Amino acid sequence: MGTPAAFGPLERADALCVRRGVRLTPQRRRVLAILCSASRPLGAYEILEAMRDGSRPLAPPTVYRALDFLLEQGLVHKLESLHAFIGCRHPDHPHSGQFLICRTCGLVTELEDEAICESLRSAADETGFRPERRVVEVLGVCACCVGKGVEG
Amino acid sequence: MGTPAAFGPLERADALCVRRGVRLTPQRRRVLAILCSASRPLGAYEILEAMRDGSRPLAPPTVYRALDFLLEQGLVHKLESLHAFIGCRHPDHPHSGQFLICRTCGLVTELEDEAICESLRSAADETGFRPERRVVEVLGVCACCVGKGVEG
DNA sequence: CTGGCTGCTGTTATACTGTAGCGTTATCGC
DNA sequence: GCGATAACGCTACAGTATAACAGCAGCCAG
Repeated sequence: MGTPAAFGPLERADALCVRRGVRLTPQRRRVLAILCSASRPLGAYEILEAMRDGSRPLAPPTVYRALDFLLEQGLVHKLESLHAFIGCRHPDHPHSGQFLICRTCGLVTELEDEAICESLRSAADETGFRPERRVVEVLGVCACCVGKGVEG
Repeated sequence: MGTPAAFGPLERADALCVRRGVRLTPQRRRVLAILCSASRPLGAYEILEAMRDGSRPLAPPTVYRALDFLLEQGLVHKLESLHAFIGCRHPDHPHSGQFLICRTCGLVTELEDEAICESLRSAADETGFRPERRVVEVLGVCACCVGKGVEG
């Protein structure tokens, strides 16, 4: 006892990587921590900036390599339409999520909607296409901003 | 008579722009022609290269501005996951298409699948999200390449 | 223990993608 | 014509991403 009943995303990532026999090194964990604690998607150079603790002037490849690892492990997602990255909400099973992206407040909602998955799968099947990665990003205005009339 | 029964994408774009009261200028038409005659998506700088007929060394904003216009008019699509552009197959009605992108041969198939549209719409509705633009890109291996065993 | 292998990190330099801003030219309505 | 607006040309630069190579730590077979 003493350990909390609910683990945070970092602890779950630790466990996941141990199970898979891959190494969540301090650099990689740091990038994941930054993404998980952010309230919105971050660009690679924003992450880079956030990693400068005091003196270290890190170079882009450092963060891109960490991101490559985290993407492979499904711990973060890349939002292609924003050139930005976001921590995954349910990394326990591998998936390409679907995203609702508010252009007003920057809020991103990750979905894992079975109807969307199924419709994509069946469309691909019809042409014999073998899907490997799915990019589904819906840009618009979230309910909150619509309510406030902020949508422009 | 004398006019062919089937018009090409350029002629259809001409008619569309006239109907809408917008100008498909020579530069814009040229970019559209390059995209329509390409067998795969082209990056902005590839288009730029293709536009150098003999002497003219064009600058990036020229092609980006033309692309902005063509995107607005729904005459071309942007493939976010490739940073590349492709001519639209059925520009007569505005839409965000869905794309099957083969990582082996570069073939891109544009779909307009009602089931996909509907599942996206209903997922957005559930959260009150108001969609404006949909990015749907499935990366994988096309039937042809799967058949050839090229998929790696 | 040692040497080689592997994987991770650091660093420099550079490639690729996209835009701001400004002056000039063409087009259109009057 | 003439003024307003849209389109274009150009320079410069911002933002995103990767190639290539060097150093280092850990592991493990011999």
